[in-house]
Order: sequence, then structure tokens, then C-alpha cells
Amino acid sequence: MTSVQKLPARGRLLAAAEDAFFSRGIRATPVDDVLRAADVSAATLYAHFGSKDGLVAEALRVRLAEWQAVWDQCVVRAGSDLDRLLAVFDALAAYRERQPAARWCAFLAAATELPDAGDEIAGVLAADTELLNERLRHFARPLAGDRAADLADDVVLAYNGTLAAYLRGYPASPIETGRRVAAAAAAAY
Amino acid sequence: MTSVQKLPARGRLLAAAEDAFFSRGIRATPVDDVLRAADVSAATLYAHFGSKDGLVAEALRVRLAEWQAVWDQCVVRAGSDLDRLLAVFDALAAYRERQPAARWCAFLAAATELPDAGDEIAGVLAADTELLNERLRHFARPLAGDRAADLADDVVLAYNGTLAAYLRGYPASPIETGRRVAAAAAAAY
DNA sequence: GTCTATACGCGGATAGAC
DNA sequence: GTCTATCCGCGTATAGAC
Repeated sequence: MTSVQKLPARGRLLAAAEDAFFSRGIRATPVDDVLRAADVSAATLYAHFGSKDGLVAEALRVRLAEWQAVWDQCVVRAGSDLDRLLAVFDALAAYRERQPAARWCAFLAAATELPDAGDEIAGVLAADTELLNERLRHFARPLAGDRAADLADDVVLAYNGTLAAYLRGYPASPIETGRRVAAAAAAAY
Repeated sequence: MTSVQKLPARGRLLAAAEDAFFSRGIRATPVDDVLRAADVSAATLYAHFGSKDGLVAEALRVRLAEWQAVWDQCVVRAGSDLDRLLAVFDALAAYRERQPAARWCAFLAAATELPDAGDEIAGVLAADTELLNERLRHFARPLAGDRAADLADDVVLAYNGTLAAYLRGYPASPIETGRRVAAAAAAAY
């Protein structure tokens, strides 16, 4: 059996990065803050990730994988076509419980804060959008047939609106409102 | 009659600030860039606005006033209760034509980029949210009666989702999708 | 792989003259 | 009110040792 080990520096950096970047803000968080939180030296960070952007990109990759897993579970638990389409809101509720300090979506935040993001970061953002788009189109098909793409657009928009609501502090119950709006959109098909 | 005059430094600064901050990003834009675009010295900027944040706050105030005026006009042109509620999407279309380079909503961008914004900036952001909330609740009343607050929440969410769509580059026709979603929400009351 | 120490550029802000 | 010139701190990144 293995003994209890200190999490390696790389993992500590990623954990600290996720915590700081996606709650206090990416640009608002100096590298030094992450280093102190992770109890790691600057040289180690640059040895592993090459740059602050590299660390951001890797933190986003981790987040995308985790988000996808949570969403998967919520889809499995859904009992109808409509519930499967709306499961993305259940996933959002579940995912947010993990990091209540997060102000809103890490991917949209990155897109806003880093308008000139390099290929690495831009790639992860594109992958997130693609995942959202592709899956929702799939779940929309049994409900909207050949208009599935439109319904998927509607749900993506409601989803983004839910995320932005956290940012604005209004509406007060973003997920509840978002789910209601998405359901109303689906009812129109 | 007055002769043609060069726009004073203060006005040039605001114009340059709006252009740069809300298309390239606030944090991504150094003060020097604004100064060069406005052809004004640093000392003048600080004499007028005190700080970069002060300039941002004033640029946001200008923007809020302009946005409000555009929205007003679209409401006047609307021919039904539903059209008045959805006029916010027409206003968005009209407003965006003024500055196509803008990546998304200046207020949501400021909230994201400046999580520790001072009272001045925070106040303008709150005023924007309040305007949105108060007006939409008013327009929702004839359609939803005592559930007007819920319908207003729905429309705000669709509106924010529309703005976020520009950021994500998806859905492809944000305003069209947003209006459709908001209309579906209204139909449920 | 990780550390200590340091270099270096950039960005916000100010002093003082006109 | 506006300019020229300059200061200063902060944040990213690197050099070199262990």
C-alpha cells in the first residue's frame, strides 16, 4: 500500500490556479498569488507550464473535463427527452456547488479577459462551445426534429443567460429562471 | 456663428476610451493607447478623470445614457404590448450598429474584467441592471399581470444570453435567437 | 524537479513649467 | 487646461545552484 504523499507541485499549482483564476479573475490574479497559495516557486511553474497563459490553458482543460463528466451524470439520471435537454441546468447546479466562489463561467470569463488569447487557450474555449452546441443539438432532435439546430441555439442562449446572471447578480435565481426559459422555448417546437 | 473647433481634450479622451475599452477590452487597453488615439497627454487625462478607473466610469455613464435613449426610441415605435417588451432586442440591434467592433456588453465586460471595481464603476453597473430590471417589469405587467416580475426575469436572462452569444461567437444570430426565446417565454404567461 | 535571487519591461500616475 | 519629462511599483519571466 502507498503512503500518504504530498500532492506534487504541478497538482498544487493547478488547484490553486483554478481557485484563484476563476473566482477572483484571471487578470486580477498575479502569478505570485498562485505561487504562494500552492507553496511553489516561480521557476517550477514556468518549468511545468511555460507561461501564465499555459497554466490558464491547462486549468481550463481540467475544468472542461470535469464539467463534461458532471453533465454526463445528469443526462443519465434524466427520465425523458425534455429532461435530457434540460439536464444542462441540473449539471450547472451540481457543478457550481463544487466552487461556490466562482463568479461565473470560466470559459466566458477567459474569453472576456483575454481577447487576444493564444491558440492554446482559444482552442479550449472553442472545444467548450463545440461540446455545448453538439450535445444540445443531439438532445434537441427528438423534440424538434429537423429544427433541432434552432432549439439547441435557444437552449445555449438560455444557458449563457443563466451564467451571465451570476455576473450581474440578477435575476436572483439564475438556474431556475434559465430552466424555465429553456422549457418555454422547447414547448414552442 | 461659431467657427469649426477642435473637439476638446476631454471629449476626445472619452471617444477614444469608449472605442478602445469596449472593443479591445478594458484591462487589455493601456492608458497610453487611449492617450495616443486621443492625441492628449497623460497629465490631461488625470486632471480630468483622476485615474483610469475614473475614465472607465465616465465612459460607462455616457454609454448608459446613449443606450437608454436608443431603447426609448425603439419602445416608442413598438405597436403592441409584446413588441414593447421585446423592443429591447431592437434596441440592441440599433445600438450595436454604432460600434460594430464592440465584442459584447460594456457593462458585463466591466463586471468581469474589474471584479474589485470601486464604488464609482460599481454604481454605473448597478444603474444599468436596475434600468433593465425596472423597465422590463413595467412592460411585462400587461402581459403577465402579477407574475410580471417572473416574465421580466425571463427576458433579462434572454437578453444577457444574447450578449454572451457575441462573446462565444455562438449562436450565430444572437438577436434573432434571443428575441425568439423571449417571445416563447412571454407566450407561457 | 525544485529552489533563491534577480532581471526587465510595462503600465499607472505625478511634478513642475507654460 | 495642457504639455514634457519622469518616477515608481508590480507582474512576468529567467539564470543558475542544488
